[in-house]
Amino acid sequence: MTAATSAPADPHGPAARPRRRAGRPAAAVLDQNGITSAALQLIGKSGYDGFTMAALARTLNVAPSALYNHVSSKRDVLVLVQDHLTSFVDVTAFEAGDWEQAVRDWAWSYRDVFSKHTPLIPVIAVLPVADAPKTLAMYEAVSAGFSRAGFPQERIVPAIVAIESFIFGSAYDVTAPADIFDSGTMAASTPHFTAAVQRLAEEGHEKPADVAFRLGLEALLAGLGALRAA
Amino acid sequence: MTAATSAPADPHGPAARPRRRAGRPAAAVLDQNGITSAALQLIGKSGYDGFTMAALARTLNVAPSALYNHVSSKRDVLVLVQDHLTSFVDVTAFEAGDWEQAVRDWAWSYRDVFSKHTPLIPVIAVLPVADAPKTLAMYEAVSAGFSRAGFPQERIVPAIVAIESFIFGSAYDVTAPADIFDSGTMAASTPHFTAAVQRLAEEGHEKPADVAFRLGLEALLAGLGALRAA
DNA sequence: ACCTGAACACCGTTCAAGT
DNA sequence: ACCTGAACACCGTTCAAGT
Repeated sequence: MTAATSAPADPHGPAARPRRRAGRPAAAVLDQNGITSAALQLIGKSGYDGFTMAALARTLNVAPSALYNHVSSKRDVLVLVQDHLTSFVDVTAFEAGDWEQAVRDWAWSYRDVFSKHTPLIPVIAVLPVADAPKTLAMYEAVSAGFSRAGFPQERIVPAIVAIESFIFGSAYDVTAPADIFDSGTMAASTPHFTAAVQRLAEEGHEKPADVAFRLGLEALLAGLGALRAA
Repeated sequence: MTAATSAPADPHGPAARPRRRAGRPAAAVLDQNGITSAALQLIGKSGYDGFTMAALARTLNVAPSALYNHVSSKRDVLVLVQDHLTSFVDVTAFEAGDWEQAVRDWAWSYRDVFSKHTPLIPVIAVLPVADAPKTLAMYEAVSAGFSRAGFPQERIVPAIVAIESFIFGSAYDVTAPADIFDSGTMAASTPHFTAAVQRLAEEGHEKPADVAFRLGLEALLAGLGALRAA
């Protein structure tokens, strides 16, 4: 410590804007849209570790407790973020007609969006669609595409769920470290696995997560495509 | 408050065994195996919400800080639990010969084990195999089965990763609430999706998560099986 | 080396008080 | 209705002191 002034140090620059005084402001300063975009921005800058209710409040220049007038919990904020991100998933190709290519476009973009947001996956995976309007809109577009492609009605939801499950798991795989399959000192006792890892590494142009995703997705397309009547 | 004694109330019964006094005990009271099985038991009783380092220490009758002589973090405990659980995944059928049936047995048991432990999925999905010996042993058994079934070496790891990604996503799906696909007030604006959900519900014998898992797994088996040379 | 006990630096959330 | 500020009931983790 050298030459500290008597004023407490402000780690966020020369002067955080002074907060308003207590009491209801003339116009509300917060709403769900503002909270959602501030959350998305904060997550982008600080990651999910840095995403706390206190940090979110700071970027919005309010007290943490003010957030609870607009959301009921931190999980609620994550739901808003999740639904917003879903609008970036590409479902446009389902209108065009080629079912296989539509699923490809959808699945790759879906994985790419959420591979940067894996902490949301436990939230999405069990969230009632009624709580996420944009997510519901995505399902409508995808279901319509499956229906037009000739899928029997009772197989449409299971097929979508199956592909989605594959996408969620694959989104985690994107974030795996490069050495995830390094057997280390155990290599000698795992000859088949070690050999397979070795042979994959020798190919080694594309990212392993992309190779696995393409392989699984094309297998699902082939297997599920057989269900179509059209 | 009625008739409180001067002694502080003990919420855990008449008398928690008195702790030992400070200083190194004659024999160590903790080890990784004991921590792992206590953790598994605690998770079974209190769920992952109730699984805290303090609660874990209490079941082991030690101070929370004592745990850090044997593990470096809470995540470390989760890794130990994850690896232990993996030994309950059934890989025995890979020795028998029928590749399709072996993958079925493996995948269903893998999903069933971790559907009760979804908070471990973010841990498993990115954990280097070198840090989890039982998990590595599972990969060895599975790789050997794929190899014997005639898979080209460089496709074995991607195929396993793809199936595993599907399993992880499907494990979450098992925990989804029954009303997850209820469109609520939006039903009118999502006709294709709502109709598909309706038709699935009319079938309605098997659990939706099981229907989706079977459909996806069989599609993967069909699609991936085509890669075999044998 | 391996315990205890106290302390640290956080969390998310609640709630009275203010306008 | 919608803010502030203080408080609550926790967290995981560190570390000096003890044997």
